[in-house]
Amino acid sequence: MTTSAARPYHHGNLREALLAAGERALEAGGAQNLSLRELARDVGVSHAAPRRHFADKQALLDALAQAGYEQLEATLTAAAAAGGADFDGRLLALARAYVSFATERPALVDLMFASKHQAGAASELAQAGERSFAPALAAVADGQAAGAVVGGDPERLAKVAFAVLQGLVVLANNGLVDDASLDELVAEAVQRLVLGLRPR
Amino acid sequence: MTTSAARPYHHGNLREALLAAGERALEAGGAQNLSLRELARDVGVSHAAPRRHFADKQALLDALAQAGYEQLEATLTAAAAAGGADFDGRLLALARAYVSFATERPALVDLMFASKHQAGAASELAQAGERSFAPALAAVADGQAAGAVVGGDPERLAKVAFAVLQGLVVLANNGLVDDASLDELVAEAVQRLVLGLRPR
DNA sequence: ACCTGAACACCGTTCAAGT
DNA sequence: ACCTGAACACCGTTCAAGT
Repeated sequence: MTTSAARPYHHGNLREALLAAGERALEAGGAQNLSLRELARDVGVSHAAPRRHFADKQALLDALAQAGYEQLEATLTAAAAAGGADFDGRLLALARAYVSFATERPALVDLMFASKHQAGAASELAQAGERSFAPALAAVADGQAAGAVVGGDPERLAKVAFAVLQGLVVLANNGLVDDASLDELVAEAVQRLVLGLRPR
Repeated sequence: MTTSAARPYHHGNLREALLAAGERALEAGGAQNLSLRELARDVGVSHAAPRRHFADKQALLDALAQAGYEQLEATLTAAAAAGGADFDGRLLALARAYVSFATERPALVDLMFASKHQAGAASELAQAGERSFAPALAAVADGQAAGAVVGGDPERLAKVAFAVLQGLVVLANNGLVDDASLDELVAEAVQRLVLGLRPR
């Protein structure tokens, strides 16, 4: 019952502490410059200690990416709820939420969407990625039910919608779009998308 | 006049040789696993030799990214010419060309579009990036002139169009879209885009 | 002008050993 | 079960010195 936990002998919380330090290191210098030994130092354990919790550096990066997908899913779920019932408003709310999320954490988003997580890889990661995609899919499906969106495979249409946003994030994070015009551009893209998806 | 160049004493071609080896290493293992020392070994020089040509590893990566933008520009220029005069066909040709380019060189595209090249960085790189964007911009501007595209800032519309494609590439390179349905999805996205950009 | 060889400080990973 | 310390093979970067 040592709830005060001055340090439960064997640190006790190493996995979470490493992830937290990893998030900080990631935004500070990108996955490239993240050092496992440095994280261990930050957290106050020997450089070999992380091994118990992460088989190697990639495993820690994967865990960071997965945590990112979970944050993203929560963010988008909240935005979709706040966006109201009509398709246009909900899509715009999702778009703004996603673009904010991604431009605030460029290194994390690079890590989440760099083409490293193909094939068999970590299927937990793939599943987290797919779950984060659900709010957009639901928006499209509801839009179809309400007659605001053409028929067809909702997953395919949602992927198109998501692709637009992902692309805008890439443009923004590369400085091809300055912050001032980004929101304008997001609005424009959503409007074009809504028009393009409208039944005719 | 030793045109036969069995090795012009001081290698002679080190910069280009390193870039070529770098391209191979990049596709083999990503920027993360690219080692300057390994490139030097591949090319047959000491590990300190690259320093004359690239100040550090990042400089070599930047040069690879720049070469990538130049390849991309050439690819898109050719595709735009082959795509014909009408907006729909030209946009589809651009889209297919870009998606092929990017899915064939995932690591290069990650390098080109990872959020590392912001701020002042290498402005040659930024310029190469902007030049590669010109064919899409021209397609939109011509589309406006021909009455197939709504008015407004053509650069903003072109960025929306580019964003769609970039997003599809991310989806494809992450295994969220399998190769079989990718072309279908590209066609769908272009169609939605064309409809969304149409004057009404 | 271009390259080499030795050196420095760092890294990821492994493994016996400690508690 | 969890962590340490020493060890290994590698890395990027620097700098005197060679040609």
